[in-house]
Amino acid sequence: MALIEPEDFRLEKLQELRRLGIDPYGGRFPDTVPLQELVEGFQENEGRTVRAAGRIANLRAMGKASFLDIKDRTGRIQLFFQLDRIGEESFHVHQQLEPGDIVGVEGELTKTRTGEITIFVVTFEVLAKALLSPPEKWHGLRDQEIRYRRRYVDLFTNDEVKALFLKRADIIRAIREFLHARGYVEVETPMMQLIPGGAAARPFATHHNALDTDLYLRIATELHLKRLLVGGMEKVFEIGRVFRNEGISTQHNPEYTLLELYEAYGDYRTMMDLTEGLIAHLARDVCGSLALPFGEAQIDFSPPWPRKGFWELIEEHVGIRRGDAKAIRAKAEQIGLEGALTQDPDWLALHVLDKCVEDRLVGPVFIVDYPKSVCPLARAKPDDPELAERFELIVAGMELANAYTELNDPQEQEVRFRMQVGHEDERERIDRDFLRALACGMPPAGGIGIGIDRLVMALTDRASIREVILFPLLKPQEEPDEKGPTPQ
RNA sequence: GCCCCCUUAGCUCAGUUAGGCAGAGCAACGGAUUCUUAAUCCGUGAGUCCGGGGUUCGAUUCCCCGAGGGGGUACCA
Repeated sequence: MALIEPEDFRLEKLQELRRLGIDPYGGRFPDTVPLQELVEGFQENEGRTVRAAGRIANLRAMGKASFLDIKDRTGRIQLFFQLDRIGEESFHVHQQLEPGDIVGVEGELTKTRTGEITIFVVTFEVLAKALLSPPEKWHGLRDQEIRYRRRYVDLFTNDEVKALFLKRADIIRAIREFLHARGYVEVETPMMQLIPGGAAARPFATHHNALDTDLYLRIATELHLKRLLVGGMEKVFEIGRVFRNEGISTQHNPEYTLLELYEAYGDYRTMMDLTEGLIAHLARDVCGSLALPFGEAQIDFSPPWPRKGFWELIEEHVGIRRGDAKAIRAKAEQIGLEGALTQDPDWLALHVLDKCVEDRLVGPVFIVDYPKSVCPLARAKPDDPELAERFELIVAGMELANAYTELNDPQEQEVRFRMQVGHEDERERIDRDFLRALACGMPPAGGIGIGIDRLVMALTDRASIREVILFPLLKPQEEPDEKGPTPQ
């Protein structure tokens, strides 16, 4: 049995095309003009013979003539098929076309009586026969599950969805250009690692057969990018996927795109300036305004952004003063934090901030100077050594970025790794080669990680991370077919 | 993990108030129509009412269990 079941009426048209000796899955169709250009450049091209290709979005048959709208990546144009113009045979072929099919046409670019820019088709080819019907033309595809599972349908049906992913691509390209213009070098570091480090998250495990070695998908790029600082690549960045084996929510996808960058001889202030500059540039020049809507709120990305102390915010929102371990424990217990009585108070404070403060902040706001014990990779503040030079950037209640003045003292780093607090399974295994790299001398540096998916959410007013990831992870719905991957 | 909500035709959705032959629009099919554009007009067909079990003379509807999805919560420095 076939894995998909085509619709009968479409199969019949497919068979009719084949009977007529026409391959319903044509090949190369050169010399087409993007549809938007045809429409916008109509003045210069009126009356010319043009070639165009696209998917049939709508079809209005009038008996001996019909109008079809086709869409390509740039726009939409109307086609006019007329019996007298193309002859009976061709007209019969054209009657096998349906919404969803992909056609290439050649004809005269002109206007209809009603003034609509239209290609009066002379010849055409069927480039792909669709065996499944596209969604309904008025409402389109609304069902969120189908939108996520069959993103290809979502994309060709819902123009605003395609526009969003084009904007995501624009944002990422603009990030690269911004960084290249400032002398950063883009690199790629291993996704498969022996020790997943640089963050505290459960990793995905895999196995290399030839080496008979367990490997983990990376949870961050930090430790490798710092090795490159040691190697003399003084301004580096990587935009890549990281993988965290944690829950799924409107703000979490198990694989997500992270920008990490490091700049030698800088610190976390350097990173704040850079972040403000970068994101303000993206808002203004890619998204059109420094003030962007997010749900009911309005986010103003005009720099400079407020910088608020970690303890300052806790005092302001929760009323607990720095160092009041008892009050922190009480609050942690009140909000039901696991380990409220046993965990390190700084670790609890971090979670209290996460629960009680962050989602109230519209931002953008930098939360600065975290307790040192919860930042094992960050350098201590010289004038207040219980705090670390770390900030998080909050926008629309989301953690968008996390940055440090990087710790470059190898002995201190080893101690900090060993003292790391938190749950057992959150603790990093110690990456000895990373310590060895630090021991070779790493320049002082500022570094930052920016969650690209959440950044795109903030810039495009989307409440769910699934809206900005082309293929978000969902539970499998169908049985994998015989040749597909088999679950362990 | 827990809580709430959703699942009816290819698509968008009604509906079964209170259990009694399953509904609309679009799409499809047949017909008319050589300038329409949400084309129009006439006609037709279309369903595992998410799955399984229970109650009942009878369940899409009520009850129980389950699946998928959405939202929330927990977890995720």
